[in-house]
Amino acid sequence: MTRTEQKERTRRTLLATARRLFATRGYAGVGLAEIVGESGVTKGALYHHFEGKPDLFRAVLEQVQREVADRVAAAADAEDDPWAQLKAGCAAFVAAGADPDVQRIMLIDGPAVLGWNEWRAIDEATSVRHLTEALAALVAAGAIPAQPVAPLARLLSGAMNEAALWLAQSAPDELADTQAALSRLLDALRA
Amino acid sequence: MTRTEQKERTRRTLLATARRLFATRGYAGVGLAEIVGESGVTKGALYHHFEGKPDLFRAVLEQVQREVADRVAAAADAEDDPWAQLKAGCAAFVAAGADPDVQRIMLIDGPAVLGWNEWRAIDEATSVRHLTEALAALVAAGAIPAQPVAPLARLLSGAMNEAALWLAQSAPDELADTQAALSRLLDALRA
DNA sequence: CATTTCACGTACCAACGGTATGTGGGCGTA
DNA sequence: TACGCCCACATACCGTTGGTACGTGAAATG
Repeated sequence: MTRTEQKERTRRTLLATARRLFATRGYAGVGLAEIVGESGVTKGALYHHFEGKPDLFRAVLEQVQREVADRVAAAADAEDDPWAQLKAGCAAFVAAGADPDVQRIMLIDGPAVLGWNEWRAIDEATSVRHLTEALAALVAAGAIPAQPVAPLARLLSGAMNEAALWLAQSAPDELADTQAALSRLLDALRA
Repeated sequence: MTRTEQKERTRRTLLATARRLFATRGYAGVGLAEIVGESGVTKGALYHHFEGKPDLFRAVLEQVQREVADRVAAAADAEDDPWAQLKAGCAAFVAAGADPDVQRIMLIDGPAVLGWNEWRAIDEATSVRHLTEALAALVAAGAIPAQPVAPLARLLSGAMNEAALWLAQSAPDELADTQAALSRLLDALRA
């Protein structure tokens, strides 16, 4: 095996192990010893690939964020009507939040570990970006009243983050209620 | 000084010091040594009053939550119309979020340190409770369509949490934009 | 084949949260 | 008021943690 192959393989193993452990027991609940142990390497390898524990978490978070953003974009692209794209994207985001990886890493630990500013920057560069674009398209089409879309996108993002966390630990009927409430909230935006 | 007086005084000092340090540098960024040092006591005192670092944080969080809930309730009680009460309470909540103590302790570190479930339980027992009651009153009065208020309250709570965090680090014109967006969102709920 | 490079292992450290135990002064009791 | 108990702390200590300095051996390079 060539050296670059081995390097990439080690890095992916560390990322996968860290993601699994962070998702199940949280950032503070898992130590580097366990991560490197289950990865079959030592701390020397970890600190060769990442600057430290927060940097490792950042790499994991960016991976999760990209996956969520891809699912949102795919759901939106499957629709033609801008309004249908918005609703499909929002539904896809809330559905993606059902994944425990997303819950713990992206919604719970993310802001606390990296700070809200850095977390928001990553968030806006990935999943929230699609939301902002969808809202801008609706404003341009006159489907919703003219208004700054950035603050509205943040409000809706916050609401959907809460919805995802709420849905993960609630009964199925509450799931339907929450989806209905979100749907009503979006419909209420219409001009 | 009597013994019960001294005990209460020590506890309040620890709470105040921990709150100040947690708010400025975050839960993980401050050690117990610094908390007890600036409080003029030792770790023995801290572990006599609290079960550990998470328990100390929980006491601080509950204090912050009570203060926010009181401000929300006061703002709502100053109005007569149920709809005005909702809007005043929401505005008071977002304004309370401008406090860095609230930001870091209640919105950032709270869910990560105590877990989302426990954080949500405290949240619903204090500030969100008023929101739920206000929404229920509006449904009863027919001001907004009949629907389960619990999920709607969580959605709005999430939106306002994001709004508070967003407002803390944005330009003044964005502040107005965000408040306007929140106001529009609430108005859109009307029947 | 000699040399360099580098991906990673090894050994170690300071700081942290937590615990077991000591102690001194308020406080009830005679 | 003298005794003795109780408890609000202080003291000393421990295991674990994230982080670092340095060693090493195999792949890459000429």
